[in-house]
Amino acid sequence: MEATPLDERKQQILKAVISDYTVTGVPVGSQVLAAKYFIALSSATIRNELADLVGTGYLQQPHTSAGRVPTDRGYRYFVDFLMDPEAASPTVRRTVKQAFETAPRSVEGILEKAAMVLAQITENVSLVTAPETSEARIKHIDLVSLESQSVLIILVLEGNLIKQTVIRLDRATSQDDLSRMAAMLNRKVKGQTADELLSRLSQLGPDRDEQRQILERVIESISTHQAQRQSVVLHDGVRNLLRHPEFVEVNRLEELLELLEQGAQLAGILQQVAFDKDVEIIIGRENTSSGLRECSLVLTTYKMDERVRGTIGVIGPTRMHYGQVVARVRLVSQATSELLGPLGN
Amino acid sequence: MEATPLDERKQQILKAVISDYTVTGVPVGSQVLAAKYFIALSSATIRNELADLVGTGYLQQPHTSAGRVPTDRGYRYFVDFLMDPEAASPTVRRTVKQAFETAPRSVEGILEKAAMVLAQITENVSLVTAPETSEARIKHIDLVSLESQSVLIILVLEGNLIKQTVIRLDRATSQDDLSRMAAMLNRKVKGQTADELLSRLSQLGPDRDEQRQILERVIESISTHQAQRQSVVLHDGVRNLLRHPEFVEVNRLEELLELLEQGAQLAGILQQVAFDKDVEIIIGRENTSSGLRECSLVLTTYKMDERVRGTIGVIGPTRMHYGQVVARVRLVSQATSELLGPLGN
DNA sequence: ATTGGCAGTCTCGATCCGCGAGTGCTAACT
DNA sequence: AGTTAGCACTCGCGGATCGAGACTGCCAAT
Repeated sequence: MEATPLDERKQQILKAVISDYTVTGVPVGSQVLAAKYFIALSSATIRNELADLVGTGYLQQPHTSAGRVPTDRGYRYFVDFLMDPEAASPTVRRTVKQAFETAPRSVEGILEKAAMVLAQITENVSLVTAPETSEARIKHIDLVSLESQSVLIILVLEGNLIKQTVIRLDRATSQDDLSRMAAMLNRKVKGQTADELLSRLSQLGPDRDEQRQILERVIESISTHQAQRQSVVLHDGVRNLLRHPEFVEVNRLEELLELLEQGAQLAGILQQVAFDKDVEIIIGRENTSSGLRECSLVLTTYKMDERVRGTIGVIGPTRMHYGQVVARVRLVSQATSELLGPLGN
Repeated sequence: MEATPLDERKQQILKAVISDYTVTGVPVGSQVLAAKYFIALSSATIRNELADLVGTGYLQQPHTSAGRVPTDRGYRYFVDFLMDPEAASPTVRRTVKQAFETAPRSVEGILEKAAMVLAQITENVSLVTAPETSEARIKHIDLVSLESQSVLIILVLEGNLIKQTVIRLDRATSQDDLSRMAAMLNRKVKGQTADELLSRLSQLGPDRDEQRQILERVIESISTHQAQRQSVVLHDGVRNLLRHPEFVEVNRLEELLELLEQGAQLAGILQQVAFDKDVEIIIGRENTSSGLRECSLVLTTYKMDERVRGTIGVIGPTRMHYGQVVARVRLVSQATSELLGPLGN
């Protein structure tokens, strides 16, 4: 099972097997391959090659006397070396464009729309993480007096991302005082990131106790990844999975749904997507989660500007049309980034 | 099929059939009934009664020589007249309490937690609508300058519910001017509802054009039900459905998922839940949506105070333990209301 | 009105069988 | 040495068959 380099013909055969299997979902045999893809060769020759590919672990057969099916390793080789680059069709581009036209001009709205349209055009489950805000610049702070000593802190970040948190002060403070304090804070913190704020916190004199309390809470609020909602990962399109024959057995679906609905574990996986790479593909058992044993992830990132970013992608059966999905994930990621960009100012 | 009043014994038999079927999921026959529930009677007698109940439409048999299964009509009679009131068990109460202890102190966070725990304790899909805010009082307004003539309006309503919207003014306005305007607006609108605001809008002189623009947008923002997110209905626990044998056929699930994931149609149904009634139950084909043909809804409302309310409930197979589900929906609704209450001040 | 008895109905699961698809091997061929 | 035709063999799948079991409806007796 060592890294066997494949000669040209074996590559072509592997590619043909994956193409065919992706479409039909049925193990593909030597005769079909000879007829559809390799007219110059006989089925016997192909049989020999197939046997080799099984031996080196790129293909497997469900049982003796059945056709061949790609293994995770086969898919990996395919996406790394064999896959033809595809471009999103005009129809798909139009779908995406139209979807975003009706999106509300808020970060949450746009991300939700992105999840929706990505699920639609890939016919899989889409995943979108909330943007990472620890390096986002603060645009505005407001303080609202609640009952007695409670204060509602409202924070506007780049991209009009709003965070709120409630703080309890040591003494009662009127709304007028709070407004004054907010005005002062605004002058001080505007345009800073949470990190910058943290380093400047120590410069405050000990007499500014309330300001310090508030700022500490502000930093905390930015750093905790979750916004006002608990779920860190948006998803859409679970209904699409039901159309794939690999999910007729419900127990597979159940594990997957659990993963999606609690989100925490998934968030961990998505966070590890490298920001520098283009599109990252994780196939089958390459996933650590057992629920994703028979699934693949196609992930990339979106940006709001250089400092605020998140992950976007899809999750589907390992038997998916990788070329197409990659193109479409990339398309939606770009469109999302473009749309989020101007919100920043 | 006219409204036949059922005599005492028929009622008891209907009740027994539903009890048994709810637990086993298997059509229940006369012998089982005689042995488990009516030791004084022979199976032959029960057979006669069963035949009557089929004739009047409360029961049906999947095929000749099978046991009986409740019809929608049977369930309806059961929940209206026969169902024993149940109380949530201490274990369940504790689960709910503990879940809410870790909830963030924001409306969204609490509602999400409510959906989560309700799904968990009912082992069905939970539904929670965002609170209806058209009659909520305004607590605070803030205006933030974006690029050139764009202004971000931030609105804090009762319960620290935050709404945001972007407006474009006729002329560029500095943040200082906006802050002054915000202070003035705060004095004017604090404690008012959108409706009250609307009626007072006409009193503004024509010279206050900008204020008018802003206030119009404020009203609109409050009235549109959706907050910053598109989905009006939260849901959780789809994974629970897969455990029910009625959903092993995936196509049923697909219709249901579609309904859940687009939400609009569902929102319509949930909005019609009467606020004065206690718990509303909608059974099988009583639903207008075809996707809910084999599902029941158990719904009630929650309140933040007298003016802000939403719907909360579950959706599951018609074969569910209604008594228990009703008790648990009621429990979570009450707990949610209690938790949301103090947020208001 | 209730009940025991009984014949009849229908589903469900197990078993069996034959078809067809596909393979691996061998021997011949280029 | 690589390729190919031929062939025997394997195995899954779908359909047909069948018997067991679960219930029923009906009838006659209580």
